[in-house]
Amino acid sequence: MDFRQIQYFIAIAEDLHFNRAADRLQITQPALSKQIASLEKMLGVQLLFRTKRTVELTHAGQTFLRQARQLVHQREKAIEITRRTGSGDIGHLTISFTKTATQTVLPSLLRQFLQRYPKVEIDMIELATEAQVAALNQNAVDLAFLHPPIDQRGLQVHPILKESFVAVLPLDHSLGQRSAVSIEALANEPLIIHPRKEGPALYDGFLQVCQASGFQPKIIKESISLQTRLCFVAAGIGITFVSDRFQSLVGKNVICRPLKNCPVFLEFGAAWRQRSTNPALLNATKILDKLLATAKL
Amino acid sequence: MDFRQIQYFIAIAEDLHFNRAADRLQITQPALSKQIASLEKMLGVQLLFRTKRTVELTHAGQTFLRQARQLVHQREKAIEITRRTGSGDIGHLTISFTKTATQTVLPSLLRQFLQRYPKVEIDMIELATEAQVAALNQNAVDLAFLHPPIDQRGLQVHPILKESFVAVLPLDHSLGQRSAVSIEALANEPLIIHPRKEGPALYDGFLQVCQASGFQPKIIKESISLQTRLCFVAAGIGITFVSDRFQSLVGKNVICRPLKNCPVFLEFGAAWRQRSTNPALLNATKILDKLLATAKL
DNA sequence: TTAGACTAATAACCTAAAGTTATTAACAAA
DNA sequence: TTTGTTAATAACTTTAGGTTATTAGTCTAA
Repeated sequence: MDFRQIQYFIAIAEDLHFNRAADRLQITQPALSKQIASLEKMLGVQLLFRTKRTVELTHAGQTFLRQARQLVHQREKAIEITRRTGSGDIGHLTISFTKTATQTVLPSLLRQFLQRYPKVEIDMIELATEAQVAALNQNAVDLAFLHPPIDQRGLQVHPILKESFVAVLPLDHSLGQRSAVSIEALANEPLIIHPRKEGPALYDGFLQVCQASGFQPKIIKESISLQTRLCFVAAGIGITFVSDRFQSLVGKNVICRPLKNCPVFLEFGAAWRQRSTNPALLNATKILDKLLATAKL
Repeated sequence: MDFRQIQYFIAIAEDLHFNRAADRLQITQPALSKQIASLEKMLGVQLLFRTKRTVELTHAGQTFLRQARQLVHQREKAIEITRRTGSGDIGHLTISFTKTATQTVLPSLLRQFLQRYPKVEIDMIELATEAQVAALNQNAVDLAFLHPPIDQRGLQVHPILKESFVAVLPLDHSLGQRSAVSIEALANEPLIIHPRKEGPALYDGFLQVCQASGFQPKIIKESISLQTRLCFVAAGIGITFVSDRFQSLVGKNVICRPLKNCPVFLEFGAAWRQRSTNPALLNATKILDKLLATAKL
């Protein structure tokens, strides 16, 4: 029993006339007769009661007609759903991000994506960079917003931002009198910094810069929270760092000074599996490209 | 997209290997490749992601797999339901009956039918004989229990019972002294009988018998209820008639006497459309035949 | 690095299923 | 009875599906 026989049967059940139904199906009457006969044989049930002049449905025929219509309807639905999944019109998209991502392109991306593809279900997961890379490779995440450098094997990475850092000093700190702070000047200063596990690349990069300048930095405190670090600075306990773009958020009871000779940057980018077959991802990256091309972040 | 392609796709989605899937389907690998390619072309969507060494499902492929399995399942259900309807295992049976039918074969028939075909839905309708004939012809009723003679065109009629009548007299009635009552003796008796519209054949038959004997019967009351008629008789108001089989139900305050020379009978039978295609009806009539053959009613 | 095994696609050919034409048998209406 | 209608059947043609043989990558192991 294939869809050909099903459609032929529906046609004849509607017309109750082999010649008319055959016409409508664009085949000849004997072809239709044969197909219906073989359908009945396969089912082992008479579907049509025929005389030489008339055709009517048997009870089994009426039952089969209902089933046949359902099958045709479900086939159409299957085609529709598959096509829409293929085009990314419907489906599922899992996005991971670090805290800082919420400050940049992610809100605009989400807004535009949801407007264009309202039927795609989106899951958002906040994860550290390393965990995001693992999730991408396990196919648990489609699109990640994270801090390179990362192990790029099998992944596509789009850089979004590259930020340098400024030093955040207590108001009365002597280094505040200069327009910029050199790395060497930090040699004996107590430092409050972002924990290593939340960004090893950045942490290790900074350590290297200090060692190149001939000293081991005096790290007295680690905290992931900018607010916490600023409190310590305001209390005169030490110096911290903040990326360019957050300079405006530090408040009035500390001061910022650019760092001289400090080639350490906070990179920010989007990443996804090169081999991903999620059409929704493709659509999301297209929107992301457009956003990055127009808006300068 | 026909079921062949659907089944091929399910096989390869399970194996993720063209050669193995082809083996399992008892076809060769190129045939499978071609069918899947044509399925993808028809859908306009890639279902499988292939390298020269591996095969995996795309998102659209996963979606289509779910739909494909549903379609296969629904096809099996359609075949099953149609076959069972064809065999009368499931379906619908509408039975009409007169009041008297409840006294005879109908209860046994119902019991046996429901035991054997518990999934067939049964509708019972109480109707007068004439209404039953009309309902049969309109295909509103499958099986009718009624009182012949009827217009048999297009119908199959099985006689079940043929009952003669006895006269029911007040205890002190003079006719009660004889062992049987002749028709002529009723010439001047007040009679209480079953209404014409509830059984015209019987009513008209009785009138004819009277006229043949040279008199017009004196009908003083008509009532469909045996109980009502018996009350009138017990009160000495007139004479009524009851069929053989109900003789035992008349009670002690009236007496019964056989009728001489009265060729009027209450027939009882089952009828159905000759051309009916309801398999449940066929099963019911088979059980009915068996009942009538064994139990003498 | 290279040889061999493995795998899916392709091309050319073959077979079986579906369709066509012509005809028949049964029935209904004129 | 004649004529028109209708579904089935038979003989055939076409087409879709299947087969064999081969190719082009890719991975594994020597």
